[in-house]
Amino acid sequence: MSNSRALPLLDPDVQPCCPPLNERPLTAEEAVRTAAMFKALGDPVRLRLFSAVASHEGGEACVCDISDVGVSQPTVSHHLKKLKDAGLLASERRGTWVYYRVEPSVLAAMGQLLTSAAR
Amino acid sequence: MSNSRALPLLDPDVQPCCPPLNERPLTAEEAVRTAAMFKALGDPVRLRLFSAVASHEGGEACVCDISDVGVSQPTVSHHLKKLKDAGLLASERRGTWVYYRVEPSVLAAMGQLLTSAAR
DNA sequence: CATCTATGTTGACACATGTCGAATCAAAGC
DNA sequence: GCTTTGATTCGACATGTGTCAACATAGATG
Repeated sequence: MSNSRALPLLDPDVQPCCPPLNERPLTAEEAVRTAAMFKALGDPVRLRLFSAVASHEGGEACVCDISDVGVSQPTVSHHLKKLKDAGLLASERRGTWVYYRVEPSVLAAMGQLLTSAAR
Repeated sequence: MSNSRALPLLDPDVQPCCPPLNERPLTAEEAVRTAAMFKALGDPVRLRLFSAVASHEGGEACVCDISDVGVSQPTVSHHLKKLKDAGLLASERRGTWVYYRVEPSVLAAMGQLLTSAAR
């Protein structure tokens, strides 16, 4: 059991929402908080929108750039709001367009939950 | 583009279901596959059950050890089946009890999706 | 074989969720 | 002001999902 924590890609100061999934059983409260984040990525359309934002240059994109996912524009807006409520995206209006960008710290925390459990 | 893959904790030979979320926009098909895994962990009860299995000694546990999550026994069985269908858990009957264990490769793949996107 | 215990399956129900069309808001340009 | 374009909100609907009680199944034990 190598306990060497050598993950160069992960920030060491991500807020520790919850312990790694294999450290101890999650409490009910921890599970509610953590499941909400996984749930936000648990829809194909939302995952595509999120990936489109994350892969866009600068880590941000306006809605007009990513709304080509096969659903109507209100539905796109609905999903973006859910991702925003889950803390995975942040939005900002600049003139005519609204830009969404990823929230890196939360994403890193989710990654740690899984990568620590995958050893 | 730095293509340096330096993640010591992660198996290099995990089946590459999908690219990291920030590499390029996911296709519809990739999003469906990936979202299914996130969705499986998007329920508090399932997340607690999964964490209970993952944190149990040996990475496996019988249902009787983890079914104390505040819902009825059929509901526990229902959620375990969903985790199994999503490929996150595997089950095996040994005598009276049924043991569940985590599927490490799939978990690592999910972790890579996020940690690569978190840089 | 009968019975007990541990799990899984089925059917039903309330509730959440994804989706769209229509209406609304916000900024820019005429 | 009025219109146009981009984006969100609202109202409604169909579908999906979590939950439980009841029943079914598998294995162990008498």
